[in-house]
Amino acid sequence: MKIHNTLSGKKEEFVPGGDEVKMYVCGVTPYSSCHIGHAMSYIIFDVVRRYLEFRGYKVKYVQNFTDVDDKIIARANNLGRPTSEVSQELIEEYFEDMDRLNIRRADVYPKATEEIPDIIRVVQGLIDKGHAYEVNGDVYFRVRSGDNYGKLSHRNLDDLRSGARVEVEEAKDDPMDFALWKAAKAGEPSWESPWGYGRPGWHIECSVMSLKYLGNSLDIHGGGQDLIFPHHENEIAQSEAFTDVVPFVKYWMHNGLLQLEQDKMSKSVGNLVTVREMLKKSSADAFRLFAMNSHYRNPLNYSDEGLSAMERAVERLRRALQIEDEEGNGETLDAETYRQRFIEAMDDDFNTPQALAVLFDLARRINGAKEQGLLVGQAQEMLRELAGVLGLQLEGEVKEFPADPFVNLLVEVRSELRTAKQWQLADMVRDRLGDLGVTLEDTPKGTKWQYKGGK
RNA sequence: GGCGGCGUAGCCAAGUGGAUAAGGCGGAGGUCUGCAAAACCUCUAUUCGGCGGUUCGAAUCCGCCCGUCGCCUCCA
Repeated sequence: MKIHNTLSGKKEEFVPGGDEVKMYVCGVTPYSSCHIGHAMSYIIFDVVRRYLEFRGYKVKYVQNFTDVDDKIIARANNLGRPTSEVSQELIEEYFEDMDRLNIRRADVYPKATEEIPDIIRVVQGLIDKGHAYEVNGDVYFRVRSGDNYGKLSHRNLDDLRSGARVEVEEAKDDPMDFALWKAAKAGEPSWESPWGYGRPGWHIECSVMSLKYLGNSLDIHGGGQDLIFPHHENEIAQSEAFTDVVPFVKYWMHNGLLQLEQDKMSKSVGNLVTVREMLKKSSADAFRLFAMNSHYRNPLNYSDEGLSAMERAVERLRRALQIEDEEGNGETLDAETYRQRFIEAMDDDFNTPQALAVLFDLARRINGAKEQGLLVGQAQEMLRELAGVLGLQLEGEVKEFPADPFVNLLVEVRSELRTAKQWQLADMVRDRLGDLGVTLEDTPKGTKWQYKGGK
């Protein structure tokens, strides 16, 4: 299979370094609720992981929480509460949101605040090797200590410097040098270190946690395109400087950003839709379909209309799974070619739009075969399996609602009306139930009903 | 200013050198149905932002232009 590597800018044949695929995805900084841009990114990497496993790889998946940072501190101060409490609450919310989106949990979720001794050890190591230096309790990484800085984002230090809007701090050797460790200011959480009390800088925690939980060379490191620079560039610089192992990461994967009304959705800009808001209106399957319907490297524009179109599309797949085989039918529908096409699509840098096209083709084939009297149970199993690789659940109703017996009663009465050919009354019942969000379908086996959009 | 994307039907969106340009939503017609719904069948881009060029052949490669977005500052 092929994966597009940001480092080379090309699709490359995927060859993991060992038996186990080592995969690290940058997690969130928990200072506010997750928005649907996060959801999209984590859905994409969830699919990457599920697909790798489907193809027989064993995957170790690590995702961090950067639970100490300026914004968390600001937020906690606003609320008059400890930072640890605020971040912990948001982490719990994160898990709830991701669970609802059917995103499988990572194997390890390290937190920056729980890795301080290792962070200090790595920072000290970088100082010892001459890649970092301390100034008044701050420690900076020296970007010019290697000659590879900029290789991921494909820019060079001189270009950066000329156009940079970075405030020049006199203390730094080079304006692009970045903080590994920040000296404590009043009212901030801090930890004791060889350079006095302080806290880790933004990038170092990811390097330390990935090195610790996955080793010196990872197979896949993922995140949004907005992390390419400076975050991932800095991770490479400090990790490779510390371990002398190159490459730190074999395949860098970056997803395009979700946009809202033509602008990037961003916490700091405030133009965002939270996962919770979105899930009030849509099912997890519809959102997953929405996210996977465009290629992961392209930006995607969010719209309510787009999402509700996906709701109807999900329904199409769901229905193909709901039909049942009858006794005494003819041959069995062979769906093997669809499986092959699915694999072909996904092997090509996770081409989910094409993989979805295969699922829709298969759904149509199942429906058509059913009308021809073929047995479709096996094909349905395959559809369910392949959809599952994309994290789609396609479940019909499971839960019982208090209104169910009343709906059943109305449907029963309507059936009597139909038997008596009281079409007007029967249609009125159907229309009024429709207004209330219940759709009826008359089939040869009786009337079926369901709540619109599932439950 | 520097770097990198993107521009394909009413909308969303694959395809990135060769034979009919995926799929979804929407729309039109038909089959089925008491009528619907669902499902199935048919149709819905002679053409891929514009102009040049390379090639036997380009949506696909190259150049220029137009539009648009991101990164260069915290960000999935």
